[in-house]
Amino acid sequence: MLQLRDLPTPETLHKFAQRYPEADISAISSFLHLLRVATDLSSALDECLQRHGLLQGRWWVLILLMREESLSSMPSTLADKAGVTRATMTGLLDGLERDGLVERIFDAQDRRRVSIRLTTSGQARLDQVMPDYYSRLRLCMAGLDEAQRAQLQAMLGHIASNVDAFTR
Amino acid sequence: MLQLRDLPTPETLHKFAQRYPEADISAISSFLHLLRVATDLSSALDECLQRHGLLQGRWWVLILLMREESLSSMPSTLADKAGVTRATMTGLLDGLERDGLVERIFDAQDRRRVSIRLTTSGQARLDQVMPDYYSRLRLCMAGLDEAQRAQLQAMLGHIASNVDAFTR
DNA sequence: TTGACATTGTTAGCTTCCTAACTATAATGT
DNA sequence: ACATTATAGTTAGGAAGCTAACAATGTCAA
Repeated sequence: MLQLRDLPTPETLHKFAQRYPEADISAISSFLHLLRVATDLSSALDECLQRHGLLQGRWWVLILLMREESLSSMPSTLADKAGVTRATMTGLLDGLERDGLVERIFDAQDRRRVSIRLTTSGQARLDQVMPDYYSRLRLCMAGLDEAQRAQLQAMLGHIASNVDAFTR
Repeated sequence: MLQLRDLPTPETLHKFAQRYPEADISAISSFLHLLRVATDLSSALDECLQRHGLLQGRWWVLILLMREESLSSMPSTLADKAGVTRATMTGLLDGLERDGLVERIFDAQDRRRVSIRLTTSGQARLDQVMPDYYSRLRLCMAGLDEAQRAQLQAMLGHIASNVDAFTR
């Protein structure tokens, strides 16, 4: 995703809007601000995770496993839930297995299947990361009270319901 | 950045909050929704750009060049403005130059420097992409009126000013 | 029963991001 | 004047994303 260190000035937006009459200045501005804040949050999250020797993709896989009663799931399910391809998931699991945070268990019934299981070492790593992550997140969102958070989510919902307009 | 196809249910959040008392449920929820919408928007943008044979990183470089009066800039400046390292910018420029959208002009005065210039072909590509992008963006943000957009930006500002709390 | 199809996971090769190290050039201080 | 330091850009190697192709295994219908 774009990093967007340098958002357009009002002058720049105006200049672009002159050349491209399709431009809706406040729409562009809101969109870019949203992406900007999201990427800033994502970078901050990266930094937090790296202190614990994790990267976003791998960390999210651990969380998905911890959500399961059995602490295990299949690569294809994990790929769907994480929003990546199965090929990408293979790579993430390779890394996690190499670090001993996860183990592959081959299914004897259906020999195409593999079960991915969170190891005790993986659980321990999460127990180390999550309190830190949650504490930081609490501080980060402290600027908004409950009502504002609800309002933010409502507005995000309005956008989300129109995202397919972008694609179509 | 994470794709987050599968946000946690209230039950899952509750379960995690029991294990990790640092968790602030509404903070987590708002944070994840924000990331989710941003990544959805980013994917939609990807799809739009790919129809015109562009990728986000390269597209943004073209925009940064078009902002300049001279239609040119330096790799290091572009890297700063795009929020990527100079090494990454080298790679982006390699691709853009190979496609003829940009040209490298070596500085005779200071022989360390290279000037990157948007070619007429690069400008033409932008003229093809931008109206499409702006039209889609307009539709996508149509769910929010001007007041709501201003409100959204204000709330994003509140979060942005606390992002460093995440890092520190 | 066997031929066609579907599913699971992997590999291979590309892009884009990173950090660290390097080359070449310019600027500066003693 | 010359050694040090700073700057500009690149290269090398890694991670994480993609698509496309593939092997192995199951399933199902004729």
